[in-house]
Amino acid sequence: MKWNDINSMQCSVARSLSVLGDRWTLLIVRNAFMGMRRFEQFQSNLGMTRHVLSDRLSRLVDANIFAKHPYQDNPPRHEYRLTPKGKGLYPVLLALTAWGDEWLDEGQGPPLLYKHQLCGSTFTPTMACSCCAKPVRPQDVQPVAGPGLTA
Amino acid sequence: MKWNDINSMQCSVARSLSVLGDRWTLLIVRNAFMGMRRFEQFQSNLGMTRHVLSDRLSRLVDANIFAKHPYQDNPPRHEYRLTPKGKGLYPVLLALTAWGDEWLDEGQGPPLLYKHQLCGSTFTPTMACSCCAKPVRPQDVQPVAGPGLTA
DNA sequence: ATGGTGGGTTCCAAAAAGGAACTCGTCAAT
DNA sequence: ATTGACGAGTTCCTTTTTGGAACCCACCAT
Repeated sequence: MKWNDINSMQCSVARSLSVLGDRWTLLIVRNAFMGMRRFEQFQSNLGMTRHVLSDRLSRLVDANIFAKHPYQDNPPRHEYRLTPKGKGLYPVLLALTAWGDEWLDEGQGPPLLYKHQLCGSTFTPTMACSCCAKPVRPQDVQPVAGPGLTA
Repeated sequence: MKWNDINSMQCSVARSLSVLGDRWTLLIVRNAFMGMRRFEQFQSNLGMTRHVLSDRLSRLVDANIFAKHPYQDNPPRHEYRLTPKGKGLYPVLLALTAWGDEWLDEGQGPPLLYKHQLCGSTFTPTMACSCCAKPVRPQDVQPVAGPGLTA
């Protein structure tokens, strides 16, 4: 199987990874959540080659995760802003952050803490059930066929 | 910057992606959550080359996400099981699933629904604050320096 | 005219992925 | 005794993707 065939799998994880599953894409999105919008900012902060950055940004625009907003006409210049679909990736980044904080801190503790301004405390993001609000554990989840399942 | 330098960044997202951020790794982990344990199962289900699978599995063992459990001595055979660190990736997969279900269903609805056996309803996993249990939105989160920050 | 800025593109070398075949013990069937 | 299958890889070779550096182009300020 080639990578380009992954998005045809009947699995939302596979489909999501067909868009996000390369080395740089989610880092670009993370930087966008931190307020970055322009090519040069991404490039100098991430240190990736201009070549690959250019490719990833156009894929993200094609995927409707970023939208290009012109801010100047001559020469034409624009910035990349997250769309609602892009903003929907926030939980993915929170989950990655929480896992890295817990398992990859090398005994130093997390590099950043996160304060929830609604309640004032530093928090750990937790996956909760949208119905009963309890944390979701693997053993409590039972998959059932959904409307998009054809095979 | 080369990819191998990413894990030295002071950012848990970058560190997590230095382990997980390639095309196949999270798909392998997803299959492990669905009960797969053996080389041939992963290979035939994912259709990836044996070569790359072999490489990814050994990286995942090195990263302590999988552990090898022998199930036979002659010839030596073993299976790959998620460690607690690996099981800690469940929220990441839930977040990717939820995003794919919402944004990549191509009008068909999600391929699978998930039933939470504690409350009996099909649910959407939601990132909640560990303190006040409200959903976490980007605009409510304020990062503050943590113990692992040195620069 | 010189240098800087912003957002790229081009070229080439190095690394990674894809594909198919091959290995190595062991068991089971012919 | 030979053949074939199983399971977990490894080897070899080709194609694709990255990394790195240089170059381009329209404008602006000195």
